[in-house]
Amino acid sequence: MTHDERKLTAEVLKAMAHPVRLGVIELLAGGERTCTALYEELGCSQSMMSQQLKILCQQGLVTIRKEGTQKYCALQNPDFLKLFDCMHNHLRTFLHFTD
Amino acid sequence: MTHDERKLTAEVLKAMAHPVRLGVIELLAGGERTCTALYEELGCSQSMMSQQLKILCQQGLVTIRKEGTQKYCALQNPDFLKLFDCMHNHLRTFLHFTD
DNA sequence: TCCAAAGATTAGAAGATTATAATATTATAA
DNA sequence: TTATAATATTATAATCTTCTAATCTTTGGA
Repeated sequence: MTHDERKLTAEVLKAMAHPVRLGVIELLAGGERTCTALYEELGCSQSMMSQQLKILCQQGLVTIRKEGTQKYCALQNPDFLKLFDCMHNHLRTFLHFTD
Repeated sequence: MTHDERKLTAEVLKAMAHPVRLGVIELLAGGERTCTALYEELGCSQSMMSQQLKILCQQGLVTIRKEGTQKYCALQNPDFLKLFDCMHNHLRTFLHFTD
């Protein structure tokens, strides 16, 4: 990786590194949802969700399509889902996390 | 993932989300190195490297073994290396990055 | 014993992120 | 055309992060 590539990669990782944003990615793994569905399921404010979705879109992780007064969010790169398994193992193996 | 798990996962991702820290992970993919070798190869200060290594160790990404006056760093969980490919694709496909 | 090399720690300024509250926009239905 | 539901924006205080510079600590060799 070049230096520039590391800088951009750091930005993408930062975009994932937040409980709400991880929650969004996980929910979208199960298919499209509206913004409202996302903040209701994750228990955060509308404003918070809107701000977090912006960050996810900017880093190419989520796309949004408009339909009437609603917006449907979807995962843009489902490849990142494999990270969740990896993390699950990491937490248990190296950080001794147990539910 | 539970809420707690998402919080811990966010911490691990944050620990990776920095150009120097990504550089360390990448270099260690090629095998053990001393702290000095790392900061020389990545062109940062000794103090910076020491601080960044601490973060990587705290999140279980790197381990350090002592040998005399030196310390050898190694990757603790090489599983994360697959992220680099994933990122490489992501930057090109979704963020239109070209060297 | 004393020095030098390797690494850790601390402090602090500058900048970035988070979360909340308040307000603005937009599109449809009545 | 107005009210309302859905989403975006802006502002702000509080909290983290980053980076630099200066100062420890530890270990092995002269």
